[in-house]
Amino acid sequence: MQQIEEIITGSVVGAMHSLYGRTCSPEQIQLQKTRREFEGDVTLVVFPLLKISRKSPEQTALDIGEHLVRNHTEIKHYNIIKGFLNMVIQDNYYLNYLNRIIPDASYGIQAGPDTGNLSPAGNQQPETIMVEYSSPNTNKPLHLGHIRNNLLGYSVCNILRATGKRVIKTNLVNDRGIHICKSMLTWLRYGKGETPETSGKKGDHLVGEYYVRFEQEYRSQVSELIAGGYSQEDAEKNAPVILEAQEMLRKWEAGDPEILNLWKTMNEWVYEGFNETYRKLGVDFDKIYYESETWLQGKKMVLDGLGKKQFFQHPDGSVWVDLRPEGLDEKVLLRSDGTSVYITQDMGTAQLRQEQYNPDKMIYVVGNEQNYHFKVLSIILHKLGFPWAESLHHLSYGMVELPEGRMKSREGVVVDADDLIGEMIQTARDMSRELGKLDGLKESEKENICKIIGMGALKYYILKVDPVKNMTFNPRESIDFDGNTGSFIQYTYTRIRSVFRKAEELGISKPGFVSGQIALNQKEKNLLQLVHEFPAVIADAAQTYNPSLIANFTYELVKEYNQFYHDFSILKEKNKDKRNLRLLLSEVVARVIRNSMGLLGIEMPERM
RNA sequence: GGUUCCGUAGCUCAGUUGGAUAGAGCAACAGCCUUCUAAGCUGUGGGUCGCGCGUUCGAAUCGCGCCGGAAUCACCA
Repeated sequence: MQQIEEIITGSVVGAMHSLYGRTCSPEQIQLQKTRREFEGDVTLVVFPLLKISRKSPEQTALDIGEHLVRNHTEIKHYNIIKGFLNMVIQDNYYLNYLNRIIPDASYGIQAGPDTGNLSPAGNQQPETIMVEYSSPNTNKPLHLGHIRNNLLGYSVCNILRATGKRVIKTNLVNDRGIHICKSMLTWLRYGKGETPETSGKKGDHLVGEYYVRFEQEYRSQVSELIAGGYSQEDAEKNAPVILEAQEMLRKWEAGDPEILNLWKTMNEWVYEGFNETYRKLGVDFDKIYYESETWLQGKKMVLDGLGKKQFFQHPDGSVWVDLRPEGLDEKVLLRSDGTSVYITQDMGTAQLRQEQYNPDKMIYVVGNEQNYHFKVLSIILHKLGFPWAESLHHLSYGMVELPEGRMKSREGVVVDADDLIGEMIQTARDMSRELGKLDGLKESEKENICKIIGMGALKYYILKVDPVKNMTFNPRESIDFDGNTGSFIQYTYTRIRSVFRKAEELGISKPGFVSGQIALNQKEKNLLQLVHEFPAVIADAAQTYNPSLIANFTYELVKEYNQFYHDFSILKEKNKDKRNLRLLLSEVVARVIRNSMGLLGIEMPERM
């Protein structure tokens, strides 16, 4: 079924031909929502068509308006203001639309194929998209920046699947490298055998403490060396602890059993901690890659490339790629001691994924600080001649900053993910107690609702912002529960649910359809138009990988609904057709709220 | 210094395939609960859309040049 905008677009193309004998493409037809201050629902901007009509804006609009009204009963009438043709759509069109979507509980959401089925993509539809997100290092706990990453990644996956794509959610755990060795080193030196069990600390936090401790010690050694006459650079290269960490990495890569054992143990602690945080955030993955399992593949690719003279070697043995022809610099791929760097394993992981799943697109949800890295990765894979190098897309998002500037995990200046989640839920509890609306519910129910509200506020706060933009988070000002917030949206939903509970008490049953002969008031019409727009919003969000479009659309919808709710009674409406309309309209609005927020990973409580 | 991204109300953000008089929320102030949940609704004040030039019938939106901020250009990840 075509939506009215598509019908009008097609018809205007036809009109241009029959009126002026010239063809034009659908792309030249500019339709927009009529601004609130003018009468109408859909507006055609005629200026771009003047070249074809060779008439005045008013005359062109008149010609087209007449043509449209003659050919489409959906268009009631029109008016012309300057070069704008404002069309009023029949209420009947929206009522029919409402009747059509009532049976569709998952309105707007297409059922994408099961992601659990991890077979390689075949040649037939649907398109398979692999999305990497989260990608933590195992040397420290997750912070607010990771929260943004996880929420974005998870939401983008939902949105893509809602447009019928086959989506594979993947995580690349950075479980190896010099940073892990840093934590291991300090734990060996100062840990006295401390474990999550003996200390009562969450595993990722425990390991993180030793990482911070390493950095402290490293900095103090660097300062000492500088005081002893070293240059900054030499001091940083020669501080004893960093040399030890490097030695440990060499042992790790050589397969030293003692080092490997410690490494496994400490990583396990971290994974348990991460899994708890993931569970609280409500995110999950279909396939987890570990760098420790992909780096050798990457190393092999580098050596192959070296053999084929795509890369070259310095006298000290390090391997490089020359990206000067691409306007970049030379880039190291293997260190002089033979150990691999960050990009090495990303090459290996990319190839493994192609072999295993053959996705049509590979999306990396990674912060904008790595823009250069992904540019380099694409070019290298290109140089190596992989046709799928084209399918890589870096979904780059902005940093979360504190009022003082960016977070520094090396110095422990971070907003910890677990802490923040805990605070959000606590604030929800405080507020609920204050408002007293949950009195009479069981403790477990109250707790569940507060979790939904606290997490909803956090998720909405993060996801409503355009991903490309940096955002500031002020820990001293708690995240709002009023205004443009997740709570406002949840609140609107619970109001609707409450109406239906009340309806049941009053013995008012939910109708299956609405009469097509009702005159809509302005609020009802606005709401139906927004509901009508929902599928297009999802398509847009999927195309641009942008969950904030969903968030902002839903805000607009609930704002409109609250005005409607305030201005009109639903259950006390005497006219039965009108009452039915309002009931069904409310039902569909609740559904859109639930489905759209579901795309953001935000749950809806039944009451709050 | 090179490259990339960002700059809209006091604050946080919408609006950008070029369209009509640039919108919300927070904060401030003034109203609305014997009514389907006031986590709501209504109103008031608040703007050289960083600056300049250009393209255009029309620019917050496109181009160029500045200014301000961020990221990156590591044998870190």
